[in-house]
Amino acid sequence: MAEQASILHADLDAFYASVEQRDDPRLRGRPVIVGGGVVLAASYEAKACGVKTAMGGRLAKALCPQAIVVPPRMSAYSAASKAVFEVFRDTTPLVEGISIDEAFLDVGGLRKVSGEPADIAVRLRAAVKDRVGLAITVGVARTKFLAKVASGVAKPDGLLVVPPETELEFLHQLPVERLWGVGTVTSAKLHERRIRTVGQVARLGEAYLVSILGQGAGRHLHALAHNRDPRPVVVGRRRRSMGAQRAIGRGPHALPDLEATLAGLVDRVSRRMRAADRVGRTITLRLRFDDYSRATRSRTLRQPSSHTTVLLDAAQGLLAASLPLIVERGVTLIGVAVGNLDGQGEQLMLPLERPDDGGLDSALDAVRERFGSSAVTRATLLHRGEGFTVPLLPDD
DNA sequence: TCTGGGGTCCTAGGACCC
DNA sequence: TCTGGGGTCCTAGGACCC
Repeated sequence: MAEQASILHADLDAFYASVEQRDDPRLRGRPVIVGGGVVLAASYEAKACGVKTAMGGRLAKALCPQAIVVPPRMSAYSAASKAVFEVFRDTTPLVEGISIDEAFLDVGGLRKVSGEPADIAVRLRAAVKDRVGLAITVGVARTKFLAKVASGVAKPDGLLVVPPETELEFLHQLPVERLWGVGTVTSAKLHERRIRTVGQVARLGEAYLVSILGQGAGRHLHALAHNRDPRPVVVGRRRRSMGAQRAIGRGPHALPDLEATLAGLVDRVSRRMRAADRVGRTITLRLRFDDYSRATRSRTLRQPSSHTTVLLDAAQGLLAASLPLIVERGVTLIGVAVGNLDGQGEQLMLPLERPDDGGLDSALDAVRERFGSSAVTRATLLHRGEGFTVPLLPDD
């Protein structure tokens, strides 16, 4: 018996630009570019002129002189995103957010209550339009990956259901660039070998793909080309790093200015960490240079922290160690990221005082006391040498 | 096309341990 | 002495995503 297509990938169209058009009627039907130095988002009218995300502002304006350029309003986008995610969660509890404007929804268990996935998708689109005033595209398929491919094909303001019987036929005609994880480098490697469609990839052996792309990418691509993607929709996935960065233009930059920029970035990141009740152990300094080459320098602390002073101290050390590189190549961007959030990998083992729920609760309390409540994500129970691990939800 | 700000995951080598 | 097989953690770089 074939499994049914019951995963939805919902993706807001030209998100930032659509919010701007929603909030200012004068922008509707006209090419809109959000951003300044660089294009953060372009409306479909602007995309029609060839304007793309991440394109330099000057080029964008040259391609589309009639475009209206507006500065980004992040708080408006995040409010719109919250409202859309509310609609998602009213549809099904199984919502996995991927970014500010994208999510997977598993509606497989809802047939009796809400009907077929395709009907749910139709209602979801209408509800988002109705309650938030934004157009959203939905792809429906049996796997997450194919649902995402489907929404990509159906954009803008579309709905595409790929039934299990036709999924390979649908997939194999597409260009390889449609596959999740195929970017410029992989695409070039495949094109060199005259491989252009997903169908052509599917006819290749896994060993061959691994030999040209490496183990990770090779296996990944092989699986996707055969629509093998066992990943379930996961609710409440946690961020693994937090960072901030700033482009500072071509230098020369005086050291005190670099230090001030660094301090500002660390302050931003550590505030966000404290607001989210997270601590981290690995501080990474990111640098970009005049020639667009990049470097990262990182340091791992003994104890996780979210204190501005602790993180800044580590970041300053990394910056000092990078000065020769900075002098040699000229720095144009500084970034700070804190990873190893919540001291991932750290464990604390405690004997249970009593072998019942009460004993378990007090042991968990002791662990949370040590690491902070949000840091504890898994519990492993040992009994006579046998162990099994259970995930803990943040509010458990 | 000269490129923002936020992330994820993979690879590979070295230090270190048993 | 010359050397195995297993593992973890850290650092750095790179590809890719929105």
